[in-house]
Amino acid sequence: MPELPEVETIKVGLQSKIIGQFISDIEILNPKSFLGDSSKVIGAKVINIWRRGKVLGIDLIPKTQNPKTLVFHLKMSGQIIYQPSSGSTNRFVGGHPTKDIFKTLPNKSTRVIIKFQDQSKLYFNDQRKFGWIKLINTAELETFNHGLKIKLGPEPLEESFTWQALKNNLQKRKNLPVKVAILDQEILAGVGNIYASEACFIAKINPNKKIKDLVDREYKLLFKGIIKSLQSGIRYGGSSMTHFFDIGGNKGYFLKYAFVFNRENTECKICKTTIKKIKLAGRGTYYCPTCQS
DNA sequence: GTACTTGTTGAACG
DNA sequence: TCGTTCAACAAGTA
Repeated sequence: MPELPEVETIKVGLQSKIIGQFISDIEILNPKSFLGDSSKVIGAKVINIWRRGKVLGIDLIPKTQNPKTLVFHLKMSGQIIYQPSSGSTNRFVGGHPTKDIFKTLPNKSTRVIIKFQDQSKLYFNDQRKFGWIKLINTAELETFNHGLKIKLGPEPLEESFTWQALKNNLQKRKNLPVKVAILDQEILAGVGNIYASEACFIAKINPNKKIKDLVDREYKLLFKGIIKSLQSGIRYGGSSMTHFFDIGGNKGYFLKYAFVFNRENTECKICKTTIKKIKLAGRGTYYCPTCQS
């Protein structure tokens, strides 16, 4: 489930690899995965790569068209693999962890292949076909809310984001449980189901506690919990995506480092209490009944 | 075979 | 209209 830290890692990884490159072809294996006319950016030069929330953008300068941007959303099973030109085996893999990332590409999950003039390729894999790539005019990015229907909230890792800003935005969702509220991309951008549970744990706040019952001390703790969980996600996924896997290419890093996510009926890493799982707004939510009382 | 999982959208409530 | 819940999407796992 690629969230902010995974997309950030992809951004950083791709920056050193494809900026300055020219697109030679785009092969679309699943039409629903690519929205827009890909022929408009054949020959275009990659000039910038950015992230906003869970959205990844690749800015392009085409030969004859206005500046364009490829906007990616990986949803829950999207994966990006950069395959350097022949001779090199150094693959860069980001996003949803699967077992087959070191095998032959394209594979059965490959939806789009972006090819560059130096023969290297960028594979967009997406097991469940929820993700997409949208081609839009760079000038229209803000109007189209980066390809989403809603206007994204603030970036949690930017310096301008403060605990007061978090509090102000959360006040719009007074009756919602904390964990559900921080999942809302209009409140803040980039937190998904994994980091929402983790942030509540680090903040020592029960995920089911209502926003209206929070006091300033808890807003500050929640703020720190969000930042810390996201930063540790970036740290463990940071240098190379191979860190997402064990030797057999199996487990995602979050299973290893998470305090509570997916750890139902196991011991809390802090106090040994059994981790509980509940459902909030239809989503699995994990917490420690002792640490987060 | 059935239930469950994920992020986001849009329908359907009171 | 607003706030909130729920189904839908797809495909794999338990």
